[in-house]
Amino acid sequence: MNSQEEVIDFVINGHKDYLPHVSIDSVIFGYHHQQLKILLLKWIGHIGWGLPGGFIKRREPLTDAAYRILKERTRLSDLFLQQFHVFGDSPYRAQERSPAEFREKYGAVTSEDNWLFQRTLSIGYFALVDYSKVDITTDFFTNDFYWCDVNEVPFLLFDQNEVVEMALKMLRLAIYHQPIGYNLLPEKFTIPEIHSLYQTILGKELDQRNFSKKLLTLGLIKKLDERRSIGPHRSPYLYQFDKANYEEALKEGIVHTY
Amino acid sequence: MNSQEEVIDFVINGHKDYLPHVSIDSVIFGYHHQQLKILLLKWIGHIGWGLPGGFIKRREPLTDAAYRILKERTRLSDLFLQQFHVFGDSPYRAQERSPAEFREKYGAVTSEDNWLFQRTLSIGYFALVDYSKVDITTDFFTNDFYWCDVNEVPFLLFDQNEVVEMALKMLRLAIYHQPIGYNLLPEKFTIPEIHSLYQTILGKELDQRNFSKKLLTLGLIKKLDERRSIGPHRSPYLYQFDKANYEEALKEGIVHTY
DNA sequence: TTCTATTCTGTAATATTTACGCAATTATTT
DNA sequence: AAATAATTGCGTAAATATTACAGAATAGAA
Repeated sequence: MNSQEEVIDFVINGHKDYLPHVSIDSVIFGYHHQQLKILLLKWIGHIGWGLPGGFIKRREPLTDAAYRILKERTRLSDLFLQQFHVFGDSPYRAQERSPAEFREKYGAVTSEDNWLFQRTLSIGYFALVDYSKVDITTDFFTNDFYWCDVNEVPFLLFDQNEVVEMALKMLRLAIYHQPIGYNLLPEKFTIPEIHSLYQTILGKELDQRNFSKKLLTLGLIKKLDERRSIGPHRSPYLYQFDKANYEEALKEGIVHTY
Repeated sequence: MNSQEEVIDFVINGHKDYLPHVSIDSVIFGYHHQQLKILLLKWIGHIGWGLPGGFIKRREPLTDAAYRILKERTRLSDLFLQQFHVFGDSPYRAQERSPAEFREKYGAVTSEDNWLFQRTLSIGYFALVDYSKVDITTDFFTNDFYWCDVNEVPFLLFDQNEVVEMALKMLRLAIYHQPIGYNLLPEKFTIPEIHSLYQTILGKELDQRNFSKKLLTLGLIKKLDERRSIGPHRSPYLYQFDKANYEEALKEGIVHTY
């Protein structure tokens, strides 16, 4: 959605293509420099930042919509995506939008009952992506983005701070049940890297020896014969996820501590 | 909703009061005679059974709607209620309804674009209720109900078999993270009762000695000085949930096996 | 009193988790 | 070539948690 015509058409006629009253918000997690980050977008004309999101096409399965929205934004299709909650306890989310605002920002003439001003429930998805492979697309609505440390999330539009908080909580729950990492790390990684990833996600220290023992015992990762050169230090071995066991664990679930 | 006038008004004008395109489906679990049951309703005119559910009022918080729908149906307000998934991958749920059907069943004259024929996402909630305290209300749409063993769920309307399956899966997941039982059992209960409840929910045998040891160690239940008389057998002691520890565990989560 | 069905209780073996420190490695600096 | 600084890699013992398992006690009915 890049030209003004397209935007105006979306505002005026979008309800013909998309379901009103329901939207998708995505919390996209990436990992970089030992930090867990989420992708935030600058919505044109708004002071604050917000989550990437979008609407569901009228004949589009929900899951497809979630993947589409993510792909439009990140160009990634290989990622971990999971629905985690529907937000709808604040019935007035739409009150932050108005015809005046739309005229000003987009030059779109709308009436009070335009579909975008109506109450909208938001279905929250969280995604795990390989930060280095992401290629963010901005558009007419969103003219800027940044990767924000999860510990330093600014005030967000609507009730999206709650969405982020819940996403993090659900990610931390998920990490006890399913293997996490495949979509956040490069193909090959070192123990210190994955160790640090888990510590970052859980927000607490994990004994490195016990941690690697655990992953190896579970069969989730396997040691390669290569090492990485990391400057004036001992060269760490590289590891890889064990595809078969990883998939199995994803399906079956695991119960463990780290 | 009991008179035909009310129903017709709902069909024709419901979209003014309720959000279209979104509904709530509740899987209400009860426990009786060592069986885990769910509440099914007979929808008037349909051959099959379906889940209780309803729509969200335009200015009603989502959570409130879920509680309201449950209360209208069961008259209970003290229960465990948890959102677990949004179903929307089958965009054609509404195709099972038509103007002809509505004219026939309810005497309501509708057009193809009536709000009830449009695609509707369904937000799944599961509830845990004390079977003995429930007082089911039927209405014009639903003229019968029954408590159905979770292992013998018949073919349900729309994609609701999937909803039930997922609810059960999420309940089984929940039982590892939060104390469950307070809303399924009477105030005072015996070890064999709660033991059997857990076995039933998890669908597997649990060593009774280890099980009670676990609950006691976690501090979730406490032994009372009373016993229950159960016929020609040794009288079991009664237990109660430890309110404080139970709430704590609900909030903090627990990780354990049984 | 006996019978039957059910509750109640403890311990030993096994498995898992936790705690913990030092030698090896690497490139850079001296 | 040796010293340095920062980092990785590795093993074991103690503590804790889980599992497996059986027989005595009880209550009412016969």
